[in-house]
Amino acid sequence: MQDDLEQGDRARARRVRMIDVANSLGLSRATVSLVMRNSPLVSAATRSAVLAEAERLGYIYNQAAANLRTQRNDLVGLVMPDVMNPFVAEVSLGVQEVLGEIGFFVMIANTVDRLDLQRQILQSLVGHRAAGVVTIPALTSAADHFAGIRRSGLPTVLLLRHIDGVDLPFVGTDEAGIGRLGAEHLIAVHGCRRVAYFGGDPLASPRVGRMEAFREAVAEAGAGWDATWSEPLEATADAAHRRAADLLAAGPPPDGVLCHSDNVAYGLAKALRLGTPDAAPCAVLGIDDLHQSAMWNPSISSIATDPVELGRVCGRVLLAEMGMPVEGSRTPPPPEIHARASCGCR
Amino acid sequence: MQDDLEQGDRARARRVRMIDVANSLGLSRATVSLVMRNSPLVSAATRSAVLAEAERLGYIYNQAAANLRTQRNDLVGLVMPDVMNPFVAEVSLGVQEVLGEIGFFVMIANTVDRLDLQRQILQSLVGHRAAGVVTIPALTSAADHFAGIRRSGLPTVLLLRHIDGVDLPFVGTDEAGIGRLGAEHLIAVHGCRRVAYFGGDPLASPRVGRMEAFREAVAEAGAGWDATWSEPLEATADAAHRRAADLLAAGPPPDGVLCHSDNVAYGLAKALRLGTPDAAPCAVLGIDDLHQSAMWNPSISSIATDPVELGRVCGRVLLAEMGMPVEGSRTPPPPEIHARASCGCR
DNA sequence: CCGCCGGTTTAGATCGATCTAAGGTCCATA
DNA sequence: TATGGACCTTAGATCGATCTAAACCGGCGG
Repeated sequence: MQDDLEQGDRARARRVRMIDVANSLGLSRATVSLVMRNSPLVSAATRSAVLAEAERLGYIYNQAAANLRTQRNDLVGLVMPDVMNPFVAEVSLGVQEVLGEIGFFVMIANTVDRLDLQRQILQSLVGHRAAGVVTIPALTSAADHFAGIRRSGLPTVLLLRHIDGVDLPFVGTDEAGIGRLGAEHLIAVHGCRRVAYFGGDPLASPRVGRMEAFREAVAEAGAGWDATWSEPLEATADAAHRRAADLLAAGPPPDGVLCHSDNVAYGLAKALRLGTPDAAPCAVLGIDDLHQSAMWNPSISSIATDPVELGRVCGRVLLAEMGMPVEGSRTPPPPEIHARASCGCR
Repeated sequence: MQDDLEQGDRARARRVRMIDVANSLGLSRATVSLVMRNSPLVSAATRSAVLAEAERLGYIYNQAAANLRTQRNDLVGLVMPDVMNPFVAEVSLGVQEVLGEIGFFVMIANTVDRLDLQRQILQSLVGHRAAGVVTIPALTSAADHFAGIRRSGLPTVLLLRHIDGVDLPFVGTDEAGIGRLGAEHLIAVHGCRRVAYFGGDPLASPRVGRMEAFREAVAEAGAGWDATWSEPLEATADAAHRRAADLLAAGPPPDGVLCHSDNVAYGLAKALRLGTPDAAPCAVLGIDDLHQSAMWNPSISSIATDPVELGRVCGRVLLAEMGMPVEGSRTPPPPEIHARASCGCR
């Protein structure tokens, strides 16, 4: 509508409240309130009269005021470092599915992996008395960044990135399983003799778990480990591309690589000129199985944990944390390998 | 709405309010309130005493209660059909940048392109008395789906998808410009003789504007139009891949194609076996310039509108709608072409 | 000694809803 | 004619903050 400095006044004067509906019918606020909440305590005649009058006056139920009174809130916050990451976006679908179904209102806040924004957003959610929070902590988060939220009592679930010393429920993928699956595929199926774990921020907790299990399985199978190619690295296609190009200039690559993510695999595949006749022989595996990986040239093999189901699990854990009855699994789904062309399976 | 949950006990007993801080110091609520809002009306001594006591008692300011009293709210909702679309995700960054800076709290809600969810979410935001909304309408939206939000007076900006008959501010990319740019590049630069506009949902308003301008420019330049390849189509890589494969089986492709999005271009490139020796000669152009397009094999040429800046513009338009002072441009940035290998530029 | 002044502080109403405990009808039963 | 109960409705307190208008206080000029 129109806007002015007077907008406040106008709105205040014009805004229709419960009491207006009540007065206009000669009823009390309480009765109108009961109607708005579908209580069985009010007669059918009154109910329809109230609904009609509310509609006529343009009354809009004020959920915020109700929340204040009931000490209850339907807002659940998803606090994520990177909304653009499709894996993360799919996880949010699962959370929304589980929580939305029973009346919660799920919204996503983007920290852009910045600590200051993360702090501000969590603070806001506490201040708004949100019902709960699911968060993938920013990379540089430490335990004391969650002391505040712990103290506030706001039900919170940590997702994907584990932080030592934080006493909050954690939901993540089976990193060790991913590492073992990768090692097995590269060595047992493709007979690789020298492998590496490529990319991933050194601070990212998934990297640690995966790489450790991967390396162990590689050693057990008697294959070689390329430490140079396994140095940590920002997990973007671009960074991976540049690093791989540099390393290739210095010498031949390992013959099998497990990449920290599909995005990293894209960069590596480009640097290796995979899919062209002059490509070096190297089996490439990604992690996440983004939709686009099947379309890539060559199609990218990838290890996937069903992200939507992971989100559902997360939602259920949060429900439990809020003290509500929960049905369905609370264990993350196991990783699976989707073998395509980049490792030589097709 | 929700059913009763019984979390009251613990929280009610433990919760610290403003009055607790006040009592504990022998002050009034009003004074504590002034301190919490950094008012200059309180003495320095009182201020620090209050802050210390608040900290000691673990007091947490209740933003929701304050919002009720002041009839003001800091929550701005971004209502989007597809959080997973990287273009959309980047737009959200721009909105957040402009609004976050002046104290608004931006959160994203995902409609998954479903009308019922969109209705429910918008309803929720109105009910929560949000400060404003930026929304990309669901594909099947009609004017009357926005009648409610219009009547409520909630400041709203429509993004990217235009809907006839809705009297709300709209921010979108220059679709006609994109179409002309594509035509010019394919025909003037690459000498294409027969072109098409590939993919895009028939209901998507951007498709209409782009294709119309594209087709017009193509006709003006004297090139041919391939109507079969220009049929509408769901805008995913997968759907594009299947459709292109079908059409290729029936006959040769046009020699120049403007794709509805980069995702569509990925599918088409795969079907054409672009980047391999046996590829049909066809210049492919995407739209959006996703980060991954430069990594693709071959790298995908794309027409881009800076999504972050588009988001900023959107934020500014919303501010104006809310009656706040605004600085900076309120016109979307012009599209640019990023020429790479898929059209033959490299 | 009084009135006034600027700097602080406060009591009480208010935002828009819910909740509790009590109050009215109406009718069947004692 | 009471009495009790089922059914519906309501007054007033309450949630946790802000706002308005008034009060307090030490000092200063008249």
